[in-house]
Amino acid sequence: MRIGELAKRAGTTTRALRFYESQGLLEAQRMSNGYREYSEHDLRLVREIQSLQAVGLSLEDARPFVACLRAGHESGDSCPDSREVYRRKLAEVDACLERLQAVREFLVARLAFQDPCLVPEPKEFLCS
Amino acid sequence: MRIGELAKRAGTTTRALRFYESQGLLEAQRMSNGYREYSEHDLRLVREIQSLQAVGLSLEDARPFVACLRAGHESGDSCPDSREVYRRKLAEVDACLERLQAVREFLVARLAFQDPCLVPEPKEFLCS
DNA sequence: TGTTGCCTTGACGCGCACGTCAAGGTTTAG
DNA sequence: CTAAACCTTGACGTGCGCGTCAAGGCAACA
Repeated sequence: MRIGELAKRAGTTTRALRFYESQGLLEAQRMSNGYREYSEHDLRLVREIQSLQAVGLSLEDARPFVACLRAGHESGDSCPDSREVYRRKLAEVDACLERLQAVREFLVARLAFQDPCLVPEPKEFLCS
Repeated sequence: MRIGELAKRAGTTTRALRFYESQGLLEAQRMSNGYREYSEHDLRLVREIQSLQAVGLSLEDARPFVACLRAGHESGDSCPDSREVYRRKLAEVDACLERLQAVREFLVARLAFQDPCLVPEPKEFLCS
């Protein structure tokens, strides 16, 4: 199938697919006229990328999953590198949850009273 | 005091302070040689901005707080607009917490089993 | 033959909060 | 007199995942 159909079937855009290719996440055969040609397996790859993005993983994080599928595994997260990404992300999420809970309590306190005495420590606030 | 001292006392950089000014969050008197001159009140404003940033609020969100302090209130969050920002942010944080909990459970499940059947809905994933 | 709808590459734009030069002017110490 | 340490404005860079033209080639239908 060509890029437009793949985009439609995956619920994304041709621009995104070309971007994935530029990042080395997706490869395409070329037809005689230069058009990209994709297989069902490529559709599978795109869906994998999308589900990873849905849990807040970056395209960089998606690399090992794609490599795992390319290596012939039935699921992208059955390889050690992929599971390591999961573990790292889980740690990030846990840190973020903790931080957000603190922020939440701060906001609730400020909304409840007009007490300007509580000042939060300026820790890093990275929540994906 | 001049911009370097204010930056040092606030624990930030001159570039950040000039940026706040460009965004209309901070104003400065000018000395005869063109240098910016700040007061203790300006230091207070900068600290307010920093504590708001620490809970994930944007500079845009900080505007009503600064306006509130400029209007003479002792705390920046005692004005209606500021409290509205708090309420909106609290709702955002709650939504983010819910989403992160779901993500967490997804990651834990994937790490526990190699079950590729669960696929997350591609909801928006905006966590500040 | 022309129009429409697909495809190609390339390049710039966006948001956000600044960082990082560049190219100068000012003030103070030695 | 000069060097260091301040200050000024302006402009471009950063990360990330694309969106949005621009300018053109290819394929199918009227």
